[in-house]
Amino acid sequence: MTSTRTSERRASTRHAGLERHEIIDAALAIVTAEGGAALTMRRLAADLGVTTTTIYWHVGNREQLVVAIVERFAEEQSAIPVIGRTPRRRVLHAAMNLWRSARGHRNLTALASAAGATTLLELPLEAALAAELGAAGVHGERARDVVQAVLACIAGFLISEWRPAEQRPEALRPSELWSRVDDPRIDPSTLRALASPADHERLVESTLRAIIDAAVPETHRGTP
Amino acid sequence: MTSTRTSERRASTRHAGLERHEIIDAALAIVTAEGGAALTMRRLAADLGVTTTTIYWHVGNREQLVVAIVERFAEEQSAIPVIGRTPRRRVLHAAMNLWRSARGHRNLTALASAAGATTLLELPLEAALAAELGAAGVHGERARDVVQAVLACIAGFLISEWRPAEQRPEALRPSELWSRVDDPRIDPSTLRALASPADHERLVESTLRAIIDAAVPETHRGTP
DNA sequence: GGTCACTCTTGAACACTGTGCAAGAGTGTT
DNA sequence: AACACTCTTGCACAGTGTTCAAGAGTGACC
Repeated sequence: MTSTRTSERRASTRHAGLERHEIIDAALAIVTAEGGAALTMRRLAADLGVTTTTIYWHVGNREQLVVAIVERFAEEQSAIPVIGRTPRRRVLHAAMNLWRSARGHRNLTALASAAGATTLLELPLEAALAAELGAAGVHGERARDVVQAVLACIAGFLISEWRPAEQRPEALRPSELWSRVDDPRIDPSTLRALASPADHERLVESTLRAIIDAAVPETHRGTP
Repeated sequence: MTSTRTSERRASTRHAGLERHEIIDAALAIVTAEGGAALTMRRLAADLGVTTTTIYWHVGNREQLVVAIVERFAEEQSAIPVIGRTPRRRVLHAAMNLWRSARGHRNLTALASAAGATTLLELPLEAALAAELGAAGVHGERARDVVQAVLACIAGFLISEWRPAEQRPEALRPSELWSRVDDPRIDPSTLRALASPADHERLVESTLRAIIDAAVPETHRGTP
């Protein structure tokens, strides 16, 4: 990865050994491969064979760097087709696209979330969801509410995966905590289930479906 | 806040000027007042009139300190009564209790979340939710799924409040981003709505209701 | 060719963060 | 008085983001 920068390229105006987009690319590579915590200014500079000051000159700030990374990634992301026969199913599919995208690029999503840039990252997919909602007859504030509820759910399920139970101290694992609970109000089978992990993939889908079904009217044949 | 520690108290065994619980209390105070980022070892030590090394001797670690804080807070939190006439409503109320609690102590919740200790923080309220689900006839894995879905939703709505749009750079605000979108598939009223903030309180409730209604059977009179 | 202006790069610092180590105070027991 | 044990300290280290004055390198102008 380390390509010690001699005077290879000097482009367009003046002497320019390093260009902004090279920095963004290198940073994006670090994030996707090793997560946002690995993205330090010194590390990034070292990967580019450059001093941190140079990074600052080009990018300004770590926060601005993160935004630039997210922006860059969002640009390159191609649209994901929405499939499904009924409007409801298409809405659900659009929502699941958001989930799959966020989960597929979890490192970047985590970073964007910390920077408050999730909307920037997922705007096209959110727009697709809004569009499907419109096709299903949901508009205005009701559509907005569904979008936000879907986003919240996805975000919530995501962060529950950021620190998987296995790599927490034992005393913090839900399995451990629930196995100690002895509550007469709660059925033993429920306690057992709470102590064991759920099938996330399926759970996300059924949760999103619940949200969507509550807001999107049943398909009635007459709809054009 | 700074009470320079002379040799005031020396309790129980040997000479003990500072006790573990004092540290936890001081740390908890910092977190609730100023957030998890303000909880640095030096700051905490200064508040107690002590060196950081002392903190380490008593607590071991920052991570362990955080866990201790969460544990301490959870112990002191009193049970919240669940009200509602029908089982469904009681389940919803228990879920909303979780939301209100998490939101009420957002700084602590954020810290616990970063440490992967949310379950430790909210276990009693989660148990209450599980109990109400049982009373509504939902047991085992289905109950677990509802609990997890509710938790995910709450977590998601919470993090969307951690960095309110007003204090982000303008280019990241949903209002700004959506106002630039010009998508013919999306109704103008929807676009307008997406650019303006939602009523979170109401949205959380309706989302949780959707999840619960989908999983909890309608109340039928005959239930004992 | 020499000078100027502008763009980019550097090295060295600053103020923070969490953490570890060796040394020492303070107290109870022998 | 001597020892053991608990607690506390000062100092250091490695790492973080960030800034500042200084300097290289290149194009344009005289």
